[in-house]
Amino acid sequence: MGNSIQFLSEHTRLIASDENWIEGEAIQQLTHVATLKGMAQVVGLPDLHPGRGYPIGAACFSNNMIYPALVGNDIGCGMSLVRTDLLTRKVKLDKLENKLRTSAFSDQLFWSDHGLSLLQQALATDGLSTNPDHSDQTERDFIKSIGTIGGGNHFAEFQKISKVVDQSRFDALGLDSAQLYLLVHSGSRGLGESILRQHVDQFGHQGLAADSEEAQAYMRKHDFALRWAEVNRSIIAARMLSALNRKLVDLDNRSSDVVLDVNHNLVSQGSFAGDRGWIHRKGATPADQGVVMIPGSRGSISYLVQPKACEVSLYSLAHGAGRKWVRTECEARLKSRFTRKALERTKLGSRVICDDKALLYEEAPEAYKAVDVVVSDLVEANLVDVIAEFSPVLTFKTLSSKATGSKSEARTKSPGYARRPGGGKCC
DNA sequence: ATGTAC
Repeated sequence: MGNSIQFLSEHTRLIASDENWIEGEAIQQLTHVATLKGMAQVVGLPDLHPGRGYPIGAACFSNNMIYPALVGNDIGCGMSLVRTDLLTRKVKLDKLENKLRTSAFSDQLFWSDHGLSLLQQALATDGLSTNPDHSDQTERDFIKSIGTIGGGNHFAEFQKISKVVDQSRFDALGLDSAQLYLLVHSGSRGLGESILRQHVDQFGHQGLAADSEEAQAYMRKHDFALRWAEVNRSIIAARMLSALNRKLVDLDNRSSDVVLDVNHNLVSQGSFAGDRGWIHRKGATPADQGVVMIPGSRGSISYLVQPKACEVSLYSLAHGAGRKWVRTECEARLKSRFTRKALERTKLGSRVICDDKALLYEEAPEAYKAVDVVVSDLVEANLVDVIAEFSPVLTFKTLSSKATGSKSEARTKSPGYARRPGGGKCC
């Protein structure tokens, strides 16, 4: 066991070395969570930072209570890494940026409709309700936003491989260091928000007995939001690639192109010290679902790691670098140093597409902690092995509404299939 | 992190 595991109490741990600065408010939130009724174990991960009342970068194990507020509004938020058939050495940044600015994220209705059919397939596989007309009103209301990235820390980022650390694992995953990859970070958008709000309106922040009807009703919506978020990331990847005229993501057989797709905001059944219970993860990546990506800010590398499932961390890992500055302070702190144009480039030579000025500042690399410290803390705690490092090429956040076109335009244009070259397997 | 209201 490494020395980056700090015991705050018998039931509360923080996985962070002395080099990793963690905000006091986040620790307070963490220790508060440990006092909730039925809470048995609480772990802060190396990217721990304060959230709205509850910590981000934390995993919490309860024996028989479910706390929707611990999962937060973005149920099913996660990371998906897909391979592309683009060669890194052939990428022309100007051309890549132009293509994405011109044609990414138009045709929303076409793509959300495609997402709906994917969602129905996924639900059928799970044995869940497959007909949206017979499901919850909330679920129907948000179908139209499927395939949208959203705001905050969400992104779709093209990445190149900058270093292979574990060649045999790298090869076993079928990875190719000459190829370009796409990392998608998004969640369940307004759907998850609505599910949490319904719960909070009815029950406040108190938890639900796991065996109650109310908990089961929440879990049904929660599970739906997980599938929705997974499909959302697939559609985001598909439309990014479609904008580049590539037949890349095999949507009907995700396994062939999807290297990983792992949610980090969720509650699921698990066990600790032989007891069954519920692991709540908020900005905490599961360590028992294969390889995962731990991204830094848009100006730093991301780490592909092999988790070592470990009870001391509640089978969980950091989900990223973690914020250093609150959003509201970023523009004031950075505007004298960086113009908007300057923020559209990074030290690693990558581009940023973000037409939202406030968001451009809020997500500046300076606003985030160093991801290498986060990852080295995980390595030191014997929780991961690093497989490879990925470097950003272009980070896509959001286009102005002018660039994406009006709703009527999206309705009349028929995209996708017609525009795609050579048929092929891409949807 | 979100959709909506201002």
